[in-house]
Amino acid sequence: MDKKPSLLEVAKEARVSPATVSRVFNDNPKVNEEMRARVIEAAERLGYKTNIYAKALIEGRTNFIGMLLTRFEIRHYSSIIYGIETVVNKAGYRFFVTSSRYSKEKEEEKINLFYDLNFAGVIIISVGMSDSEIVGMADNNVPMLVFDRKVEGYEKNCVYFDYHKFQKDIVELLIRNGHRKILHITGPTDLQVYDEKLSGYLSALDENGLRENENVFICDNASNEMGYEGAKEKLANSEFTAIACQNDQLAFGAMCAVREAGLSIPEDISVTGFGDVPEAKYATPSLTTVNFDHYSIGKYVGRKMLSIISKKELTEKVPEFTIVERNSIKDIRR
Amino acid sequence: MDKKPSLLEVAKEARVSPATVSRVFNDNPKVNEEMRARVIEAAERLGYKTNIYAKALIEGRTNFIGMLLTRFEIRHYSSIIYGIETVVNKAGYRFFVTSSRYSKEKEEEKINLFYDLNFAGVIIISVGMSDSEIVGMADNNVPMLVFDRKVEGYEKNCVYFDYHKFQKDIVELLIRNGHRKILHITGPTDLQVYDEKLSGYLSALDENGLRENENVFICDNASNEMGYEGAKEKLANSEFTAIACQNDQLAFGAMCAVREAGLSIPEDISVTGFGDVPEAKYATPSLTTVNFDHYSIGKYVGRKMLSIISKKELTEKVPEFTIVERNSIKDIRR
DNA sequence: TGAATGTGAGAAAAGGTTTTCACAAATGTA
DNA sequence: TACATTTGTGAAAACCTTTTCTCACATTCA
Repeated sequence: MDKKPSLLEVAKEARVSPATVSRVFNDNPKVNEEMRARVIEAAERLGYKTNIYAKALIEGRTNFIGMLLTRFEIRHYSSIIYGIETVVNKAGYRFFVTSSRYSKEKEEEKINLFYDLNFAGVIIISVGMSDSEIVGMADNNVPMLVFDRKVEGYEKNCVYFDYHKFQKDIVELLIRNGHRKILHITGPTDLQVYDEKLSGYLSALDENGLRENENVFICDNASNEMGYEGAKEKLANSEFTAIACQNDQLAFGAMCAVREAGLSIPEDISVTGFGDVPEAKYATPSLTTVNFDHYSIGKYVGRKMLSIISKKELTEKVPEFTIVERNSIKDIRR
Repeated sequence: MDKKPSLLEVAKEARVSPATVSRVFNDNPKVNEEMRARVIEAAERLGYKTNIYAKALIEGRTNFIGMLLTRFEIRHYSSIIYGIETVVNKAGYRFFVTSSRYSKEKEEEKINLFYDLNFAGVIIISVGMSDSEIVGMADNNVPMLVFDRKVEGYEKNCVYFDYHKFQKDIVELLIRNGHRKILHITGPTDLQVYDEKLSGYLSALDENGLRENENVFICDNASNEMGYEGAKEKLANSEFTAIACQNDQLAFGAMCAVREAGLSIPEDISVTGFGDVPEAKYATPSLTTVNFDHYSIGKYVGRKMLSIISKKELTEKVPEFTIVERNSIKDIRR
């Protein structure tokens, strides 16, 4: 391929100064119609495209927004990403995604890369760094938004959810259905997300006088496997009529273990999940769980990022969750 | 924050020429130890980091490798991405991911963005562009690798799989288990991936004298929903003892419909999937499906990308799939 | 001793854009 | 007509790095 034409060559072709060409491409109003047309025509003829690096170099900033995930395979991220991308694209930004795979070093490395690249904004999901480390990293030219976590002293730049409330709500739904002995299967509680859900479960017990029935299995990770293992172990060593799982994967694993034990769902054991993955509706029985509209959340995050970049307050609130009642729970009051 | 220090300032601080500083940071051997130490010390003191844009501008290339996906939520992409990233990071490249959401325009737009950014290499998954359009786009300075598709006239830069063979294998497994009437639920057959699997199914029938039993449901998309709809409709209008689905999601949907019809799996109907998503093992019954090692495939794709960039042939073959036999199929010969 | 070779370092150009400043032309005001 | 204002344009500096070209000096070899 031939070398790409530069702005200078376009200027020569159109017999105007480089400054004028630059103005044309930056929608500077101070250039008259005839000139503008001549420049555009010349640029088209040459196949000119502005060199992003030269522009970034001189401007000291870009129109890139970057997002750091933990892992790509986390289902709901994808709709969130789509929501974010939709919003920021409309505002003229380009959107890139990368992942840390839960490594603190990768997190720092990737964020620094975004900084080095003068990104216009960065959205991060961090599980490796402490609150103070995040605040430390944030002290920079690049606006940062922390997703799915409330960072102490950095709340204005965080988008987070009231997991406590929603886990509590769904456990209370079980309680209203007559369940007194409820097993709770939680993800690794050193992560805020899971710890909040656990406290939601405990609040629900407390407020209904069931604290003595507390029964919790803590998993190393929130996977199908661990849900299976947890339920299996608890079935052997304790009694309960319902299992409240902190996500749908755990619930699927648990359901598998319940059946293996010769019990049926929901007749013998009720099960709830959290997240409403697509399979939840098609599981047997279909799973009662907490749904959130990931796409809307994504759009919200996008708007929040833009508001941080433009330093304008965003008054809008985070979208709420809803409980989806399906067939995995049974009312056991007679 | 303060302005970032430039190479020039480091040069001044270390009392050497900018050229020397540049040489130090580019591991040019022609600089003696004493100077090198002085430069490094000065750079550290100032917190210098080389400006990626200035470097990209002058070098006309970058150490970025980009990947274009259709959608992030496609499960197995994530392990593939991880594999690719592992390999290319080790080779000194940075890795970015973006998505097209099946839009042809987005595909072209994103690829062009990678081009504009002088990426060192681009990996694409395309469903929107025709073979010739892909070949057309490829004519450029940026090496391109097409994943999961065989593009006519561009085979050397493609990584693709023999889906025909694997779909055929698993259907033949059903046949060996005595099944004569097998429903095939396929994704949209205008996509190569699904069309190949369909032809695999048909070959299996042909070679076993079962062509007259052909029974195919074509879905608009390969989702849980469509699997459910397809199975439901076919259950009402045709007879079969097994369902071979083109992916696990379709299989889960189909299983749901089978149960709703009052039939059990695998006693009345055997079901197979394709892909082996994590849930496959924990479904009830566990799903017989085709497994591929996504991480290995990712690493292979990474190596392939590097080989294209360095213009060295890669002799290694694509990793193969394996059939995982679980409990969703039954041998119905007596 | 003189030439050839090698080594380390600086000067300066190049890469493509944006932006400030100055200036000229056109328009408006008195 | 003289002056002030507005509008459109170009020249040139700036952004930060890499790389080519020189040059000075030291070493080796005949």
